Amino acid sequence: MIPQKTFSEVIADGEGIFQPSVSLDCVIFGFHENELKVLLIKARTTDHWALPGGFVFKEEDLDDAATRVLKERTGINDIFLQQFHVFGSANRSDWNIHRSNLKKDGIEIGPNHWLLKRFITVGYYALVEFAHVIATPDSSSEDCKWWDINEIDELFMDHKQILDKALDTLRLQLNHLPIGYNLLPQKFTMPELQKLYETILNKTLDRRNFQRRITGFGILKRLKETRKGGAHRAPFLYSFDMRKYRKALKQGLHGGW
Amino acid sequence: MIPQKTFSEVIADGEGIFQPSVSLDCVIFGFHENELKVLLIKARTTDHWALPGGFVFKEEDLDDAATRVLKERTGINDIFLQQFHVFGSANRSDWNIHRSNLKKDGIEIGPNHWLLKRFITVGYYALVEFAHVIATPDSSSEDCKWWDINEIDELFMDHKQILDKALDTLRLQLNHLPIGYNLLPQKFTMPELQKLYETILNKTLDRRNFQRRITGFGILKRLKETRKGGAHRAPFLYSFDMRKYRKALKQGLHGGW
DNA sequence: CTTCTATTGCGTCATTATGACACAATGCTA
DNA sequence: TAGCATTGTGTCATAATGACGCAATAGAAG
Repeated sequence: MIPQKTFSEVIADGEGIFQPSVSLDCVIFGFHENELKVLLIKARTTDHWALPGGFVFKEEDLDDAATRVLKERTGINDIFLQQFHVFGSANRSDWNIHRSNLKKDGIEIGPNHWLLKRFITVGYYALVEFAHVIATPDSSSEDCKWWDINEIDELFMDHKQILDKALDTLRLQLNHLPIGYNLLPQKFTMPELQKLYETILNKTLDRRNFQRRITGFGILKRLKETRKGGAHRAPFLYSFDMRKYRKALKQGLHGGW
Repeated sequence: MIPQKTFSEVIADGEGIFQPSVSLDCVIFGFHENELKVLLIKARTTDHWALPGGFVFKEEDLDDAATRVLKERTGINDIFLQQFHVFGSANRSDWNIHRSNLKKDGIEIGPNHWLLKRFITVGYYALVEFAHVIATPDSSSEDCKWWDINEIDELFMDHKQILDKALDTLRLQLNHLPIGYNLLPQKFTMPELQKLYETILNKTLDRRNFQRRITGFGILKRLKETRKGGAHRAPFLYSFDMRKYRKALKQGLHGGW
């Protein structure tokens, strides 16, 4: 994999190359087999899984850093990526645990090492097409894989809290923004789109009312093909009308006042 | 006012007492004479007005730091305060201007001074009752006062951009959350509440439909008094039903899906 | 003290959006 | 070829919304 040396170098030089005090963590959502998934990494230095994260280079925009982290873990560039909250409790990290864990990994750091300092982390969430992702561990991690949302109990530090907040935000966004382009393949069926919504919201929706509403937004194009092979009546395939989809992304969906 | 000494001390010791790299700025909204106002400060070191802001003490929660800044500028404790965005462009500040300006103020700092470093700032917005605010400049400022939203063209650094984003957020929140408790006096009339909404949204609303909708939320209590002296028919006074108001704050207003 | 006027309280009506549900069409399976 | 689960399409009652009418009222004008 990525040579250990790089990792050590980063650990040693971090203070010189990263913006101090600030980190970012990404909640990367994917949709597969009717389940909402999140990409997690397993650092060698802890027993818990964690959100993919990173630090900000001294001359790098915060948003660019998030894009970089995402690209590194998934290989994907052009995706939906949005910051949603900053987590800034003074006691959110217990880096001394991290220190002893690093020791297990053969890396010793002093008590004033930059990694042990307090970090304020910016939460980003991303929507990606599951099949396009090449899950890639970072240099400090031994694994990187998808987890079902419902199978995640405990994560590293406050990452579970960050994940929950991301999910709340996603559910809210579902009311304003068209969601789906970044989570589904190019062509998809109405039941698939509905299942996506149901999975995110964690509740069932009426099939016919869902279709009426979602088509009412005018962001879908029904293709002339159907998805055959499904043991029953073949549903039509749809794709997003990107002109109207983007317009809806900018203007929002219903208005309100 | 606050002694210059404190300011110099902070300038000198900042690196030791503040979390590096991180700052926060508050967009404090108030409503007065049918206008939406924002509290701004005028630092001695620049010609531009700026959002009240500050840094985070090393052992202080980020949210607590925002509350503290707000308390310091307004004297108010218990208010609506929420982070809305992080501004993290690498080039968002040109602190060299700041340096030469500090010089004018009689304070010299070296080229590697902590104030000249790059800061990532967390934007908070607050809703406060205009009449309760005691606008208080901080130690680096010569003035602190309310500005009409529409009279603000240019601000210090990227603060105008931050203000605009706060306003966007407030307009969005208007669709989910009950707004008003923190911006209006205890008792208010329906036209006053409507004017608040119209001012925030920057559009007119139908008087009768507005009343139907807002009362439909069930967060208002109509009192038995009317506001006399207004040259025409006296409107009823209302106040918020705090039990239902808080419930609406937690659950949101419409739902959507 | 009466009249005038702008504003408020309360209502109607047509249109649209929503929730609940019925039924026929279709593609695989037996 | 019949059975069956699923999809396409539609109906109906109800709720929410937008546009607007009219009488009540408190101060101002005379």
